[in-house]
Amino acid sequence: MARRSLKLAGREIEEPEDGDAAAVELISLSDIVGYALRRAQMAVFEDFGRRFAALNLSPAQYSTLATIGDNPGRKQSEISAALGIQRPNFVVLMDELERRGLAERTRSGDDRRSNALALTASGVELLKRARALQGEQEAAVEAILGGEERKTLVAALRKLAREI
Amino acid sequence: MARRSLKLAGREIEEPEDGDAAAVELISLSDIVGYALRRAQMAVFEDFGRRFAALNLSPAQYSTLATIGDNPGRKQSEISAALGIQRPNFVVLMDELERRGLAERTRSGDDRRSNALALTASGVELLKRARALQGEQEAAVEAILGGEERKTLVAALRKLAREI
DNA sequence: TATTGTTATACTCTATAACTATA
DNA sequence: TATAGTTATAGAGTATAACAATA
Repeated sequence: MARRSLKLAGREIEEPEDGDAAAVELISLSDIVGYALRRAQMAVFEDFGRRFAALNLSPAQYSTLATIGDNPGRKQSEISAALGIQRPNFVVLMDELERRGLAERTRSGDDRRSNALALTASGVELLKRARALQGEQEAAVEAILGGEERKTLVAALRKLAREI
Repeated sequence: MARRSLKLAGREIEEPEDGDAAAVELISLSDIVGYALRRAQMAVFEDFGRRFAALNLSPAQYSTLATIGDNPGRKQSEISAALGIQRPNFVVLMDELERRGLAERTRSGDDRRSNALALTASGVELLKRARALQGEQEAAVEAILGGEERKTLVAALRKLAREI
């Protein structure tokens, strides 16, 4: 089939042939860090969702459990700030972790405005299983990129987040 | 000030000292690709928002204009699929670009179910300015990472998005 | 006055079901 | 019967203002 001329928005262009359906070119976007970041993050988070479906943990919930585990007794506002989560949003996140018996808030004796956070025994146990799943994802990434480039990637991403 | 012991969730832990506020450790997350991706994407998109505030373009709007510009006359569903945007969401995105006179939908003569997309003259002009701004962001990234590592980063991200 | 946690709310992104017109 | 575009809607994720308790 011959290409047909088509007038769009006042300019003549070539109408793509039938069967070109899969060939839309992202040439302007293919070398842009921001766009590559978005697509990679979508893909990795979808993979995370599949792996963590059985534990019913979102990325935000997992990173919260892990950070409380690493820093027990810290104030709620310190944990949320370290994770870059707004305080009001972190409240509902903690509500859910507490409702599920994975983490606890304790009114601090030091400063009775603040909550000290900690994992419950059940939270510690779930976190252990979650870390194993996370390790599997990291291994999958390493199988794709290789160990050296995985390290380089993480370092570049951290530097970018810090300095841009 | 001496550390005080504190009982949380049934376990004795050391209460962090005053002044440790900035020292919450993300040790469990610091080597995880998914977490590094999220933080980097947030930072890069915030930077994008500042740079593109004057043009009033979101990342999705910019990538749509650029892709239509690269592939004029393509079907709406082909463009949305290439960008990984759901068709229903792409409809409202196009509604807005059309309302602002940047892009146009034309009922295809070939298959009257489909819309052929194209930029307007105004859209071409805005895209040119947007590409310049995008180039500035890419230069900023390159200033942080270096040209070689920027290339490596994009390649790794694309490979990850494709293969995970 | 300032800070911690909270509530309420809104706005953006993303996802799904169902309709219409065309094929 | 299937596809392209559309509508409506629901669910995350994220952001801001304002309040109560405490410092």
